[in-house]
Amino acid sequence: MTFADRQSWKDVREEIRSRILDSTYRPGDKLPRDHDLALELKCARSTVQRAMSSLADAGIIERKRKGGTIIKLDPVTRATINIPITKVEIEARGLKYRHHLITSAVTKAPLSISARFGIADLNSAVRVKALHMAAGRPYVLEDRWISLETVPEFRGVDLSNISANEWLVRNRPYSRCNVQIYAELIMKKEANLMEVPEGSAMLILERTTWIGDEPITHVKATHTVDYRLITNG
Amino acid sequence: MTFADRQSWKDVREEIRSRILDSTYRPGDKLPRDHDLALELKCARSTVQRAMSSLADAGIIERKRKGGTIIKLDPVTRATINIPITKVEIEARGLKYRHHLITSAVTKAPLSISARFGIADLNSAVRVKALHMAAGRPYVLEDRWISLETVPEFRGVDLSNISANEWLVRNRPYSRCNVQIYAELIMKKEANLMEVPEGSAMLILERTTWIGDEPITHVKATHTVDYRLITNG
DNA sequence: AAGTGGTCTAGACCACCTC
DNA sequence: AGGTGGTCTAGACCACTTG
Repeated sequence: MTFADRQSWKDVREEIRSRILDSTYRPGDKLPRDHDLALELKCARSTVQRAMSSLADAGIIERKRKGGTIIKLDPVTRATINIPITKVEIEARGLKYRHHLITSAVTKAPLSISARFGIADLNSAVRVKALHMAAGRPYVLEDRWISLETVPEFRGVDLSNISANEWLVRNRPYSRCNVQIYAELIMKKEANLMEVPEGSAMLILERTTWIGDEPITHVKATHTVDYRLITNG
Repeated sequence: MTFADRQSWKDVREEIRSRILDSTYRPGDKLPRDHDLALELKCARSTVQRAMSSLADAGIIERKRKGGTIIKLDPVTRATINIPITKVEIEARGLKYRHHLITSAVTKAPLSISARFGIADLNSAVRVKALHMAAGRPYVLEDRWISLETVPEFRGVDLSNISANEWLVRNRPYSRCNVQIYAELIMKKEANLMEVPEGSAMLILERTTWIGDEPITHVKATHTVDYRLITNG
């Protein structure tokens, strides 16, 4: 096989990957050092390094200083999910977005919510329940807690004009985010709001965000019955 | 603020991120060119470039040649999920893993499966139904199709010793993967296998993999009732 | 046409880990 | 102690996009 004078690191990655795919290198095998691969493929070592670190990120190989690079025996499938702002998601599908505020109240957060934030007590928070509608039909039901200790100015926000999510995203960037995904049977009250039969299986996404170690918001989002999260990887 | 002689690209990324967090740069703003930031932070332009491309990957900024770098108005939350081999996942939790083959048959794939692979017809495939047990209890129920046209040697695999997933992962690396996540009510037959009440809400992960454009396998994995996918990002 | 990001090269030094 | 990957620098050229 021959190579152009100038190699892109993606070419190098695909070359290494194809050697894994055609079993030139097998799970458990040790790969040549970056330096030698660079000589063979006629490129700079940093180009090989970039290709290798991309494969390591993907969970296909494992690299150790001095130990070298080996093909993982138990590769992990990594998939990235994109969670857009609900309004943007709906409008990107060409549907009309509407936001309906159900309740909004200042209160102390229960232990379960404080625990999610990893703190002992959250004494001052806003709890917002809201419904996001797509083309007049319920799309996402959200149950959200916003820390007034971290975001005191949220007290004055008029949620009839802008959703809590949108306001937060535009005004309070977060530095850390945790997502949990699970399935849950819907109860009668929520079923009525979502206009689905009681006992339907719903996909739930819970997101918690912090700035540094300070809690910003925790939201439980209940999605329409036929909602699918789709990823590429 | 002062900086060390030698900056790591992560330091640079955190510096830029902190300027976003403290509103030095606001959503919609244009950031300085890489060259100027490099001068200001006393590092090479490639270091700034690396920091910037990391932020762009995270969905926080948007970069365009000639157009420059701007802070996104609608940042996307990106979370990465790790999907390990079920056996590895169970054993990592300190539980005993067992694999139970339910059925295995050579057949033609239905249109719905062929469509998932993006091909017209898959005439020769193996359909495997199997149960993965953790500490003697059902953990994942899988319904899998393996293309014999792409992986003919799968015909001879003894699935009483090794799960289809494990065999594939160790023998047939894929080059492309698609994941779909949704919630579904469980039917009577599957409920009996999973030892849960009929009509429970189950989290479903569907994975499809290809090598190049050739289909390898499609699997629908039904997880235990209380299963949660947890991500970091 | 010109300005911006994207990436390669060559060399250097460092950090971590086996050996 | 030495070998390996990790990453920075400085410079160059390229590719894309806008003015």
